[in-house]
Amino acid sequence: MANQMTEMLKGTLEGIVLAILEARPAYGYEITAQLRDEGFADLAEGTVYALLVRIEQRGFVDVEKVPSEKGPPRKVYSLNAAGRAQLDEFWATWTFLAGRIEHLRAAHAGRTGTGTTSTDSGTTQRTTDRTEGDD
Amino acid sequence: MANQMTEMLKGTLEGIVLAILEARPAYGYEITAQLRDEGFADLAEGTVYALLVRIEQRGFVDVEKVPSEKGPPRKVYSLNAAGRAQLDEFWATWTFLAGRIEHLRAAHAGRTGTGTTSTDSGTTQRTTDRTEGDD
DNA sequence: TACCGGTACCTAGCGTTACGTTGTACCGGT
DNA sequence: ACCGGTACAACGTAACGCTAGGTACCGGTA
Repeated sequence: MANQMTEMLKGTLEGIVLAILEARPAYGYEITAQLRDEGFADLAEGTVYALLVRIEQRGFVDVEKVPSEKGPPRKVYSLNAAGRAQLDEFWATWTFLAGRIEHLRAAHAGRTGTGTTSTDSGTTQRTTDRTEGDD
Repeated sequence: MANQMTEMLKGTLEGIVLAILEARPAYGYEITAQLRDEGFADLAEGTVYALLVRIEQRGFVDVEKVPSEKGPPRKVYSLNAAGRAQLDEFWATWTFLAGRIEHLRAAHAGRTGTGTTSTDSGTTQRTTDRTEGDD
């Protein structure tokens, strides 16, 4: 299910996790669980751990080992300055992309008449008419 | 530039192109140019062609060869029923993901005090308190 | 004529990413 | 002694976008 989701998560999941860590430090298992009951039901555990290793190696997070009552010690990740910068970049990219896509959706809504007649104003008309020529 | 964008486009670019094709049939070069001056400045031509081959093979589009005055004949792609279904799925997935992410942004805004105090209402509190235990 | 740039398409190999699976290690309850 | 939940790690796979090429046709300029 949701192969679509799988591909869409690429590039966004990192930002999502960074945003979660910005709110408060957390460890892998915790993050996985949180994502799961926030709707990402079929998110694999291994995916989150791999991602955490990645952002750790890039220096976006600080790590602290905290002994746990049950199981091995927890690796608690907290966002540092570099991570916050990365998160800002993520938001910038996201904002741009979401803007473009919502723009397309507005055009779609206009065509099908879903009722969502807002969000956009007049950016729709593009001056370039690349269909010139024909015959 | 924008490696962030590169990764974020994975999974979304297909939907973007499908949405463009829903508006009206188009050919590769045209789509690339359109995306370029809509903000995706450093989008590679090869990326679009590869994507078009993919969606053609999956049967989301119908293809028609149209002779061009300059250069080789254009392959004009138009969205068919299967493509429209795929596009619907894309919107569903996108809506969900965008919802989750905007939710995170709202939390971020609240923390930094950007002034964007809306969008969200009460979905923020999560019942699960997975930080139990500690010591 | 010879060259260059714009149009239009296609391909091969690469790096990144999320997934599935498996394995390790620790603990409490039955 | 065993099982299940907690917590982390490593392996290989598939999908995607990018880089970096290539082919082909056309008009303008030197």
